[in-house]
Amino acid sequence: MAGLEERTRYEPSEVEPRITQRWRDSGIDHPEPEGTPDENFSIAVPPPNVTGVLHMGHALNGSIQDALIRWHRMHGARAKWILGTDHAGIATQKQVEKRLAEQGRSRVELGREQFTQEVWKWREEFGGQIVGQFQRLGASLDYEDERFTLDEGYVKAVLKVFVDLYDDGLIYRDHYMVNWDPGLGTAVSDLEVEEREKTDTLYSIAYSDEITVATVRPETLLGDTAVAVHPDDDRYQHLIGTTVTVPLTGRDVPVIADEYVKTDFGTGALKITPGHDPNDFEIGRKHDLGSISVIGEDGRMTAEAGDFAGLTALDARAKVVEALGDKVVEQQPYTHNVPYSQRSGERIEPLISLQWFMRMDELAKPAIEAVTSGKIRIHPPTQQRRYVDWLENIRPWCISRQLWWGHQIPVWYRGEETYVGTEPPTGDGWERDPDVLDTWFSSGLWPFATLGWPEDTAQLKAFYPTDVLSTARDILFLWVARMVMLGFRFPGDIPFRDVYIHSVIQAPDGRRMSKSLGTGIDPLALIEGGPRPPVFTQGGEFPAYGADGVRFGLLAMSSTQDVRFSEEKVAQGAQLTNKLFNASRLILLNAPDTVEPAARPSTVEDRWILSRLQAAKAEAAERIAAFDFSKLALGLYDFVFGELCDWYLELVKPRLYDGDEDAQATVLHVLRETLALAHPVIPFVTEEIWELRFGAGGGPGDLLAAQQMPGVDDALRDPAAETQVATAIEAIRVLRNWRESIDCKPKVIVRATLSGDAYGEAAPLIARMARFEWAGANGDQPGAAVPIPGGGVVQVLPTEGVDLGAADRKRDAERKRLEGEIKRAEGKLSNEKFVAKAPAELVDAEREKLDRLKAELAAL
RNA sequence: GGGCGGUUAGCUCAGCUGGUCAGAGCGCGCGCCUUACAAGCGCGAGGUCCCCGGUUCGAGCCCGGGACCGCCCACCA
Repeated sequence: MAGLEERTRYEPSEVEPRITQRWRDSGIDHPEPEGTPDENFSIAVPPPNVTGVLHMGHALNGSIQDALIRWHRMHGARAKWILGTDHAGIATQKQVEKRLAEQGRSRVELGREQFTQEVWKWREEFGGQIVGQFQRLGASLDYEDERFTLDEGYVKAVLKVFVDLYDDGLIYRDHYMVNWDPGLGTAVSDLEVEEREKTDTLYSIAYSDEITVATVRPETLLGDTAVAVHPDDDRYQHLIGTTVTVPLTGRDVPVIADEYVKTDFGTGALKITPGHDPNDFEIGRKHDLGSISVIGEDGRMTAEAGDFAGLTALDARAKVVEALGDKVVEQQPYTHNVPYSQRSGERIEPLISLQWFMRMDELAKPAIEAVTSGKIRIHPPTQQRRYVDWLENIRPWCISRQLWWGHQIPVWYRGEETYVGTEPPTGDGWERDPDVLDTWFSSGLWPFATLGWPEDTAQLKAFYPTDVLSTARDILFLWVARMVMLGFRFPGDIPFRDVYIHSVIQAPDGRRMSKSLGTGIDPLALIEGGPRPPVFTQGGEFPAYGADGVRFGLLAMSSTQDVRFSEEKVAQGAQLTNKLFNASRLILLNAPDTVEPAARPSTVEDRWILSRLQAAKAEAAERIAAFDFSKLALGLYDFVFGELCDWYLELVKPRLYDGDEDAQATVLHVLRETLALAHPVIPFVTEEIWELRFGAGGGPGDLLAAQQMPGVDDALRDPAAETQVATAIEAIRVLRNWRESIDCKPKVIVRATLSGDAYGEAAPLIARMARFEWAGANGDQPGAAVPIPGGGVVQVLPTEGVDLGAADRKRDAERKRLEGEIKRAEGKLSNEKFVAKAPAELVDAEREKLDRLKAELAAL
């Protein structure tokens, strides 16, 4: 590594791997399971799919959670960020099946046992990649304690939950209408179904002279078991209770009355197919109709479909329409919403199937109460309503999946006997239920199963309930709500206190980031550099922004709603790291090792920066508490750039060079606290700088990550200094502006006198920063007068390089501006209503402003 | 069909309980190699705060209506 003198630029790709190693070696991310959950701090990471790779959502959520973990660790808590991955039943099985297909093999050919072995092998090979990627991001997860939703202990937890809920009557098996995914050959839950708008043909089919029905799925008429009309519909009342013959089948079915039927849609007569339509299923149950399944789980027509057996549903539709001939009295295009599987993209086939279900109403009650009572807080609160609404209308959850990869259901059958238990039954002839549980069933146990539940472990005692659960909106129901329900039911109590719902980051063009659309952006390409994907209008390569830059950028982008990805914010983060590094070089290269960091203010700028530092610390704490990560990051940027570097370091520089120990100690103190403050957001660069000066011993306890976050010291707040320096800064801006306006070269030191009593100690600072020189008038005639904030006036004396003619013109323009403002203020004050009704202090402020403007005008 | 959110500078976004709230970063223009940083520094130009009404002494901010964009929930064949 080059000496600090030579390192004029911060190089994240050189620094970050080195720092990562130090953190790993230190064991700092692995807290001992001691103390109580109240004094400890824990977060269970949303488990990424075991074969997944880090995407933008992980990177954002990782940055958020890591900021929280580091923040609380630096406040003395044992901070545990629970790590693990999800077996992700469908997704993983699909991946492995795809690879097998490429090799010309198939799941069925291998058989269940061998196939699951293949998946485990796949996991060995490609799994856990994402864990390394989290590390690259700087995530301070507990890497020594990694869990997997299919590891031994976890399986125990899952089976126990299943058996207990079965014993309590909440889990049951039933023939019920499910969302069948013909592509994957499994049932999926309601939450895995999405509606897509489609234009189909609406067929009107005459069942008799008097009854014509409308349907987009004529093939299902083969399974009709009734025709329904509205009870009050005059057109059909005489037919209620009679029968009608379903075309092509010769089957007579009853004409029933049900309020569900809309009289104003189509003909007002509805064919009822309980086997293949969720509504019809309900009506069928209500009227005791019985059902006929004409479409099978393979998406083909069953034997019940007679001549049409074996055809796909779509082919059957054409054939049925053809066979109906002139019974099809009308065809028209019809746009409606059709269910599709989110998992496979196939059109969902609603059908009746024997599946395992979980009754949710009883579990939902405490989960609703927890949120409405504020025991669990959802941020932003707008999401609370969604959560409650969903739980209040919750329906049974289909938990069985016809897959091989996952937790196999702990139920065995032998003839008419059923055995349910965490251990296999004894005796011969038992056959285990082949289905596995929905992945979200096991994920629902995440915050406590990862801590060793159902054993009464030290981990559980120390870290459950966890503190924060941070995730995106899309799994609020799928995952968060279920964790709450199961958390109450099993370990008892809430699983986490705060739920933070973060933004979804969209592609720069506003589309969803997705691999298939080609709109995804790889966080690692941003960290380490790499080609810009085509969603960017600008081509070329990303510079290596570094993990800190990416973390900062993502936090700065985040909000309570979805946001577009902004490379500029990441660049801003990288700029901040470079700025902080270089500011540190200035300080460290000029403050000898013998000087101890300490707040030893001896000038107004010292008092000012110390006061501003207290404000920065207080604001950061508020923003962490409010989950306002964008302001946390941007506030840090403003402090480091806008106050520390742009002003304080420039102001203090000469004293630093002169060996002023008070200045050196104070600057070191400010740097040290700034590093700590920034660490949760940009951990690498801060740790690196820390090591250069403050991490003396090099031991684990000497890491910045292990330090105590400095608190706010109210004794160092100094409103007077803040006002004085703020005024000076404004004055400097005005003077610089004035110089520009008269085209005065930067090198020229302008001779002038300064009048006004607001500047005090700051007067020489104004001179230096604005490149002026306060002189006695010595009989010289001032050539220009520049009023400056704070009520003072700068009288410019003849100086070589200062064009006083230009200054005159500038003065005239300024006079005009002031006259305009005075007019406006006078107008406002002559408005009787304003004077009468506006708060007195506002009116006074306006008067003061007017006086000030007049004084400025007079001074010109 | 319900519900929620958005519309502010060329771009991405801040703007708290109505009164310096018209802002930031990037981009753009001009000027500076000022001994921490040229991936830097200084200065500047850019906006009918979506539209129309209303409340108010005063409205990006509140109310009513409208337009456009996005998301969530939902069993009208």
